[in-house]
Amino acid sequence: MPCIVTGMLVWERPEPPERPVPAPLSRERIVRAAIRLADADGLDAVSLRKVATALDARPMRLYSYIDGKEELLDLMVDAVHAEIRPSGEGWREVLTSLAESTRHAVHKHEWAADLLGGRPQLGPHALASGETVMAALGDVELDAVMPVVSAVNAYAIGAVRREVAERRAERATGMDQERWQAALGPYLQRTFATGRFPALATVVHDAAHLDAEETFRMGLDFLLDGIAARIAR
Amino acid sequence: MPCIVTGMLVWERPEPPERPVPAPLSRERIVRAAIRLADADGLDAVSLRKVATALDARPMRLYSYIDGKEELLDLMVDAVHAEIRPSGEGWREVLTSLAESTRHAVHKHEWAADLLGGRPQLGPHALASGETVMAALGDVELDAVMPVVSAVNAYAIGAVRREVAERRAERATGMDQERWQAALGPYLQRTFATGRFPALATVVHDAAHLDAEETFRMGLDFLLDGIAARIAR
DNA sequence: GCATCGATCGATACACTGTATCGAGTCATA
DNA sequence: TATGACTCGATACAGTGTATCGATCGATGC
Repeated sequence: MPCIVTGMLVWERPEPPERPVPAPLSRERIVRAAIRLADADGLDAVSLRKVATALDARPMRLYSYIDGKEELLDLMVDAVHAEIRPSGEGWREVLTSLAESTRHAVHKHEWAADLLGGRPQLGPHALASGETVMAALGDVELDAVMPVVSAVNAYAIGAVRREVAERRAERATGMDQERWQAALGPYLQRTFATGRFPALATVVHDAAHLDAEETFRMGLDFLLDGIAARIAR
Repeated sequence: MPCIVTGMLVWERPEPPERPVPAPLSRERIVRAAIRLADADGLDAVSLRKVATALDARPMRLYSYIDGKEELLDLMVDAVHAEIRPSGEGWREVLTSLAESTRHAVHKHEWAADLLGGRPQLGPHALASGETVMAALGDVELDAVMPVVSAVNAYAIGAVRREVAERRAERATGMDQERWQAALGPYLQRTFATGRFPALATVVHDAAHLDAEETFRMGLDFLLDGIAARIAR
């Protein structure tokens, strides 16, 4: 019999557009999709609608897997922690590795700079990397372990955050790193010309400019040297 | 003659509700209003609409003073930098003061933890506090100044960020600090019970728990000790 | 003194967000 | 087979940042 709506017989009617069978979902799939979006276009590009669309689903479907956007962000952060895998022998090597692998992970996922440290990290991967570090600090006096690890973490997160901030600013102005630092932006030029920040101007103009990695490493060494002094005692 | 609409004479008609003459606006007024909102209800409570309403204005009016929400946030951060006023004699005192006044400012404006370090700080107040610090490091070798100050800033920002994160978590769970730390949350209890994180569990259970201020100070001392070693050379 | 033009300002409207609500549809049971 | 409970996710809502462009107002020319 002809279709009620079109009056056409089955054979004349085109098949419906091939709707892929509702993709099976999982927390992991959702988080992966969100991370893809964030890696490509930044955290602002992560909306429940876009994530759902990427998975060929409707937004509310996600709520069976997560309890809201905040939880999705938590899961994303823990996924980054999975890439932070400190290793090495002895406290100094492990702490160095902790800081540098944090740095690498955040370089790979710049958006993580806006989330790391923003709320307590209690996900399985975060705990796992914590466990690795703690285990490697077995020969350090127990009461000193937490403050030491906290300090290294605080430094790493703060330092990486500034690195990312600068990187974004450079990208926004379209300048590469050297031109940016050399020109300091016309704004800084003018500001320093006012003479209100002489010491700052001197440092910026006359001091050697280390690259991001050297700066990071240097600060980390300061911190570890200070820790070494206490631990040795 | 009677009013066309109501048919009432002037004397019968009530005066229009006393609309205060459109409040004069300024960047400062706008930023102050935004900060009041953020202090009271967090960064999420800062919307151009709410800020405008607080100033008895309509949202688009703000666009004559700022170029978008991002700029408003930048101004808010610089306002916080106005409260970071390092002081003291000699490099160590000044750097200590820098870190601790950063900490105090962020405690007063918790939302600042989410913004500080998130983009280059080039506002007048940020530069001013930078100038103070640089000036006080006059006797430090020029090439070492930037790395040293960067490291202290990175540490302070990262450390304060975690402090705020914990404070928020405690507030969210309604627990006071001691109960939170003692109970560790039922979740951590259960997680540690699995035995997958023995070293972590040991540290959390058996190590002494310093309060936030002690922890902050201790990490800062590690860093400054390490710096002292390099500078002295 | 009046009409016209130009620029300025901010109300309206749009596209998008996270998520509460609740009706449709499904399954197990009587 | 009828009925009920339950689950799922489409719809709808309240809110966001901001582009657009019509109303308004001052200055200018006659």
